[in-house]
Formats: sequence, structure tokens, C-alpha cells
Amino acid sequence: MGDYKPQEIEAKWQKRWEENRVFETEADVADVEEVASGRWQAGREEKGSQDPPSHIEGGAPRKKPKYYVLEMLPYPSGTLHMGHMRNYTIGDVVARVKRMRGFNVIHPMGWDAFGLPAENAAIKNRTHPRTWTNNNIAEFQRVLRRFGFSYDWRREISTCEPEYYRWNQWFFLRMLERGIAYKKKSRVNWCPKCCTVLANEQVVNGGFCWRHEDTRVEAREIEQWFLKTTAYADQLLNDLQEMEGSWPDRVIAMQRNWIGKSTGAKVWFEIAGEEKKTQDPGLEDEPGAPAQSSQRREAERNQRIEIFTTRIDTIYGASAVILAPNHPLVGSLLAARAEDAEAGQKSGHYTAEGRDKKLAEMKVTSVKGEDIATAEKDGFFTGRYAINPFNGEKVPIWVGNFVLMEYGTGAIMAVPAHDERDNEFARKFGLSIPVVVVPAKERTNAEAKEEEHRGRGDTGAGGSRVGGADAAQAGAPVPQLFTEYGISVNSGAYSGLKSEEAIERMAADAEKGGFGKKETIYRLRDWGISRQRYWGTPIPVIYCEKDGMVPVPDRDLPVVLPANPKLTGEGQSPLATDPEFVNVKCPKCGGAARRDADTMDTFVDSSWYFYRYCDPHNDKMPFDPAKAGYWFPIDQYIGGITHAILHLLYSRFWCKVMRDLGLVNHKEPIARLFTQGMVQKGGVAMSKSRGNVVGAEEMAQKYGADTGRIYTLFAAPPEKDLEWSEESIEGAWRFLNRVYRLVDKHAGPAREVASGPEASLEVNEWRVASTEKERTLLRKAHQTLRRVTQDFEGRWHFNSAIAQIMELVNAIYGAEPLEDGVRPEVRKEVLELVTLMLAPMTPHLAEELWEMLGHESGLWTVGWPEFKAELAKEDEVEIPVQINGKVRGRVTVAAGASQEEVLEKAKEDAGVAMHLNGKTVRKVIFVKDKMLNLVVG
RNA sequence: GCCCGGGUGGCGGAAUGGCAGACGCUGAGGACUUAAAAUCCUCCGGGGAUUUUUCCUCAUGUGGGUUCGACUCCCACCCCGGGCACCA
Repeated sequence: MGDYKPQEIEAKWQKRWEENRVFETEADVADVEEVASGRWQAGREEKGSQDPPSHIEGGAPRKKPKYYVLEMLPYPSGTLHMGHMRNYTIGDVVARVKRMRGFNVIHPMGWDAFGLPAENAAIKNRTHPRTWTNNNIAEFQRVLRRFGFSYDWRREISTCEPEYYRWNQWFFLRMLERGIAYKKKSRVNWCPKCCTVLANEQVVNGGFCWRHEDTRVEAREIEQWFLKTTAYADQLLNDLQEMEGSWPDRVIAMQRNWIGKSTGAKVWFEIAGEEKKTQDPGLEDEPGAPAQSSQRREAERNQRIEIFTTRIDTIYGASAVILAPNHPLVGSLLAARAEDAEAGQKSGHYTAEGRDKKLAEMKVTSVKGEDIATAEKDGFFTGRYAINPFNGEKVPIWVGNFVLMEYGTGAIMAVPAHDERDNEFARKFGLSIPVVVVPAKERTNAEAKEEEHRGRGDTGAGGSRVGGADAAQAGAPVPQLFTEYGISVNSGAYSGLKSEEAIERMAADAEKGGFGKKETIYRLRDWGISRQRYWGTPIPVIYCEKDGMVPVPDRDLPVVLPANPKLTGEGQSPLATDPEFVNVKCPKCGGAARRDADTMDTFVDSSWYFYRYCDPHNDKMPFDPAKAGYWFPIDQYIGGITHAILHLLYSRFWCKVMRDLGLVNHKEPIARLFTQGMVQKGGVAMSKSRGNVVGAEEMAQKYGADTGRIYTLFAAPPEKDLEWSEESIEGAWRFLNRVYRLVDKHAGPAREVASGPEASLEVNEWRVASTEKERTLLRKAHQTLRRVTQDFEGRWHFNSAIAQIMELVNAIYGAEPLEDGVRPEVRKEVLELVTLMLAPMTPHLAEELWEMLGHESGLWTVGWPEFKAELAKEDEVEIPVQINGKVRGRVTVAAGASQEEVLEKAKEDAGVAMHLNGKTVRKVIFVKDKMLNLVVG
């Protein structure tokens, strides 16, 4: 009759779904009350006497288990392409399957609407970031609706609205109260031409500004707001255990790596020569030394160099202490003594000027890790010495470009024999390389002694290990680099101990002696959230000359962005140039004061947005804890691997903070995480900048949304990358047409009869009354249902689910003409199964077919079909017969036949008999209904 | 360097210890048609034997191992992709 016209069908059903509010969902009343009464105290005063909110009526579903499925919210820019659509399709299939299986499903969508691109576009096009953003949102929404995703649009949020970001501010104030938010100077990427801070991504070509490619980015110290993620480092690390098995391994691994816990010890090295000076400070000042010199000495006197090491057991092998170029002690160490520089010069390496130049170079290097990682090791001797507290030896103090101020204490002890980097450094600059650990295995007693000797020899007769190359000159054999655990040698009282023991004892002794202690440090740093931008959440803080930093009182929230900013992309924060915004009265004293002109990192917005979906219009709190308690944790979160670290880590952090605030009672917000693969074209991910996108709308116009959906599901398993293929799209399109024509052809007679749940026919009635052809079809249909159900449940093998359905459709075509031997009831049953199985993936087509089959109420009103094992059961099975593991014949037997029956039949088989000829059967392996293997010899 | 993935026909991919290559794409042939499109049917890993039916053999990155039986489990290695990286 008709043709498959996806554009008409899709519009028709989208309208019906909306009219019938099919995807609107509410928290279950009973459960919400249970949660509220049982576990929640904070902020619940009003609730006690109140009736449930009007939208939770008595008719709401009761005791359906909840299911929260969520796709990462998009940043609304550019064009929606099939890469986006794949993500949303996967989520939509899950949502629809769960709905059909009787879950109370929440499936929301919103917009990550703040961010730099809006601001840049606004500068370029002379529009307002809000205009640009809202236009994009409208466009995105239109296309998402066009694909028929089952979102509850009433819950839509946009993070750039004051109704949303006021809660960012509210959270910030709570964190400020608890000391989680604090301000400190920190090193940033600074572009001297833009006069602003750059994000790491804006530093290009190994240290240049993205807008001024001839301008080198500098490291600068400026005051910024931080959130103390490090306070939760241990929790963030330990709770990862809970996610094992339900988050991808690599995401867990990446987060572990990022947090980077390492246990070791801090050790304090005194600066040599200080004691003498403290006795007689006045006399020590060199003529011509700067006036503040003695002052500096004063400060330096009690200063020791604090180093961090995970291998305190190698401390007897330390041949230098190396400081980061921007270590606070570097300046005073160098300035203190001009002649020390000469000492360095004498050692043959540097002039004072060369040294200063070098230091300046090292300091200016961008903060960005890449540059440092690839740079060659460099450094210089400061001319000063430190005392190794374990053996009292003097070791030279160096400055090295590979020592990071940001990690540990910004200073290390260099143990060249047992650390790769130190080894490289020592070889380059001729530091000695004493061996203090030897491999445990090959070590006999005699060898150990010898090793001990050699070690001593190498160390020299207690001589100072200046930056000279005496070790190398002495022609001493260069010891091998050995970085593993072993046995300590040449380590005083600790010689002979296993590394593990030595670490324990030496750390304990350092603590006793007051020159060190055990310490755990993390790679994770606090989260800097200040951005010198306009399009973000204003930081709700005011600076008053009299009262200092004053938080904006809750009642004054939100601090709203000024409507008409001056955006130039250069200079300081745009907000700072707006007097109406900046000038404000101090909330404490009423005097003149200034607002903080920075805005928050947009990762703040996305760290808790999924809670807001539970209660999107609450104007008293970020969300009602009872509602969040009902919906959380997120049962299934779906998004790209690109957010494996930052977004997910910040979200986890936020959850833990909210837990401490009493807003939630779970440890982790996301129970299961799925990271889908990218859609590629020409081997690279689709992106507007590469110009290789297949537009979502274009797709929908050409083939319809359902074809686009099923193609992305069929072409590859969801976790793998998918290479776009126009030919394969045609295949998906053909398949849907094939299904449509099949149903269309048989719909007439099918409409005349009842079937499925309406027919309430018992399994046995079907079987008794069935023809062979009917039984075969029903069997295939229910076998398919079993496998498709499995593929939807645990494994998400949508591609093989679709393949199964294709097979079933092929089988039905193969049984044509169905009029011959297949009653309309059976035809209807089989076609309904096809329709219902397709429903989560091609929802519009499925609704249309469902209607064609004679159903007046929408497909959304029915559940997932019931699998009937009786119908799926095979009557006969073909069993391969193997001789010594090779298939030599096949026998057909009744399902469930015994070993004896199968064996007897097998022996009759010509091929089998031939291979058995003249041999004895030694062993028989029989797997019922599967195979028979005869071991002969 | 360390940590994760992954290697199966011309291509995307099935098969989680039991007939390797389901399903789809491409390609070839055929039917329908005045013709084309659409649709439908058949064939499609390599080598060999049999010249019709079919049979043998090799084959899931490489080499070992476990097992009656291995794409699947174990060990070693090679290659590809991704992440992290002077992290002390």
C-alpha cells in the first residue's frame, strides 16, 4: 500500500508523545516520603506539614523502581552532528528499554551554556554571548526533538541562567564557610599582549599565545580562588574501588593516575655554614653586599631545605640537593654570597651572569607540562651546601629545571645510582654516583662485602662532592643504574636491610631525630576556579577596605552578570571594567567596596547539574534532598572518554562536599559509567573545524531520524569508534523499508484478529494448533526475543541485537507466502515481536507499525514482550560429530537426546564411520544439544 | 618509560571453552522491466582434490602452553590506537 515516509511518521509521533506527555516523569510519592522522613533533616522544616507538591499526584506510579539515565550535557555550539547523535541514541535506547521494562525512568537534557566560545563569538560578531548561546540552544533543541529522544523537557536546564548559577554561588559560599574555597597566589599562563590569563589549551606551539602566535606565554603569580579538592584526595581515590566493574577500567585508571598518591618521607637538610653566621651575623656581611643582606640571612638561618622522597633508603647515596628554579630559597641562596658564584665558576661550569640568565630562562618557561617534559636536563650549582642529616655529609645544592615546584616540596635529593633522572643529571654535570642499593637475588655475602668496598671507594674519602668531575676523572667504574628495591649497602647502620625495611626504619629514625617524617603526597592539586572572563558565574565575594573580604550574603544572591559588558578579549576581567557591577556597598559596614570581578570555571556548572534535574525549578535550594535522594545515584551515565578525568572527578568531589553539607547521603553520584566511541570520518573524529561532519539534521532530512539512529547502533558496538559509511547507511535504510513493507502487507488481515496480550492465548494452544511453518516462525521469533533481551540488558550489544532482528525478518520473508499455512494470529504475533523489539531503537517506525497492526493506544502503553521458552524450544537439533576434535559428520536428533542415542546415530553416519574404521574409541565427550566428540586412537 | 584498549574475509563486525566468519556493506550472476531505479533470488576467506553431489586441508598478529576441544583461558613476543609522563 503505502511507502515508508519517515519524515511524516516521525513528526506525527513526536507530536503524539508530546500531547500525551509520555516522557514526563515524577519521583514516586511514597519513596520520596520515605526518603524524606527517614534520612533527611537538613533544610526540610517546611516540608513536614506540607502536602506533596501538586505535580506528584495520587495517580503517579507507585513502587516502580527508579532508573536515572543521563547523557553528558552538551556545550551548545556549532552544529549537531552524528557524533553527538550516537551518544544520545545510546542513552535513549537504554531509557526506552527501561521504561518498557517497568522502571520509573528519568531522562533529562540541558545545556552547558557558559564558556569562552560564546564570548569569543560575541566579540567577533558584535553580539551578546547570551544571544549567541540562546540561539544555539534553540537550534540544538530543535534537532534533538527532531530525533525523537525521550527527554522530559520540563526538566531542561541552562547553566547560564541566574536561576541556575545562583546555586553555584550558593555552593561557593558554603565552601567558603568551610574553608574548602580559599584564595591564594598561583602560577598561571600569562599572555603579556592579551594581559590576561590563558587556559592550558590556549597555550599553543609549545608555549605561545593562541591569539598572538609570536608572543611567548609567561608564568605569573596572581591571586586566584581555589577549591580544596586535595582535602578529598583520599576519599576520591579510595571510593574508586566502588566503581570497579561498573566504570570502564581505563577511566578508573586515569583517575587514580591523576590523583597520584605516593607515600614516602620528607627530610630536612640544613644549609651548611649557617651556624657560623648566626653566631656572629654582623661581621659576616661582605663589603658591598645589599643592605637587606643581613635581614635575608636572618630569614635563611632557620631555613632548611625540605625534600620529599619515596626512597629514603637511598639517602646515603645522595650526591646533591636540587631545587626547583622557582623555589623560594633560590633567591636568598644566590644573593647571599657573591663568592659562591665564583666557586661555581671555578668548578668550570658557569659564570655568575650565565647562571642568572639560566635561572631566568628556567623560571619563564611556561607552566605547561609538555614543555618541561621534553626539555633537556639543565641546572647549575648554587655554590652552597646542605648537610645530609643521616651521615652529616656536605652535598652541593643545585638548581635543576626538572624539579617541579608544584609537586612535593619543590626540592629533591639526587641519588644518581638509583634514580633515572638523577642519573642523567649527574652524568651531565659530573656528580658522583655512589651505590647504596644492590639487587637482592645475585647477592652472596662475599659479593655484598665487595660491593660495600666499591661503594666506599666511589664516595671518596669524605671529600666534598663539588660540581667537579672528580669521580669521572678518577676513572672509577660508572655504577649501573638500579632503581628497584634490593638490599642496602654502604648505608651505615642500615646496610644489609631490605629496601622495604630500610624505608620504614629510616623514616622512623628521621622522625625521632627531628629531621624528617613520613608523608603521603598527591599529584592532585586544588582546583583553581577563577577565570578572567565575562561569560561565567560571578564569584560572590566583595572586598571592602575596612572589612576585607566579605562574602555576599545569601539573601543577595544571585550576583547577576551585568547585561551589557564591554568585551574586547584583552586586558583584565571584563567585569572589572564595569563600574556599576564592581562598585558596591560593603554588606558589613555599608561603605564603598568592590566586587570580585572574576567568574567561575565552567566545570563548576557541570559538577552538580544532574542534581538540579531532580528539582529544576526550586528557588529555595539547589534541589530538594528528598527528590535527589529518590533519583540518585545516576544509574547510567553516558558520555565521551574526553571527560574521563576533569568533569567526572570534579563531579565526584562536589558530591562529597554536598554530603558533608547534608544535602545527599551517597558517596558517589554515578553508579555506572559508559564511554561511547567517537564517530569518525576519514579516520578522524567528526568536528566542525575539520569540516568532516555529517549533520544530524541533514541525516534526518535524507533518511529520517530512525535510519540515523539504527545505523549508528548497528555499525559498531557502542564503545568502539565508528567510521561513517554512506553505503552502510543505505543498508540501514533498506532494512527499515523492508520491515515497513512486510508489516504493511500483512496489516490488513492482522487487524481483524486479536493477538498477543489481547488474545490471551496460552502457549500450548499455539503449539497444538500450529502448522510446521507456524511453529518455525514462532520459534525463531522467540529465540530472537531471548537474545535481543539479553543484548539490551547487560551487554549493550545493540549491533548484534539488530542483526538478530534482521535474521528474523529474513526468516519471515523466507516463509512467504505467509497466507499459505500461517494464520493471521500467528502473523500478527510475529510482526508484533519485530515491532516491539525495534521500538527502543526506531521508536517512530515502531509506533507506526504498532498502529498499522490495529492498536489504538500507543506503543508506549505496552511493556517489553514476554519471552515464552516453550515456543523458543527446538524440536530437533543438528549435532556436529567430531573425531579427535574435527567435525566429520552431523546427526539430527530430537532436542534433549541422550549420549547413547546420539552416539548410535553418529555411528551410522558415513563420514563418521569412515574415520572410526579400525580404531577404538577411547573417550566420548558429549554436550547435550551441542556436540559429540569421539577421541579415537 | 608506565597504565589501559585492540589485532578475525575486500570492508564494518558476529561468535566469552563446543560447527570461525552470524548480520550488514561492497562485488559477481540471475529474475522482474521497453529501459533504468526500486525490489526479489543465488554466490562471495585461501589452497587442493573431485570436474555434476561433495571431500580434504590451511586460516582469528607471532611463538609456546592448558584442554577431548582455544578467536575465547595462561605465558612470552610483535604491531596498532589511546591516556599519563622529568611526579622525586
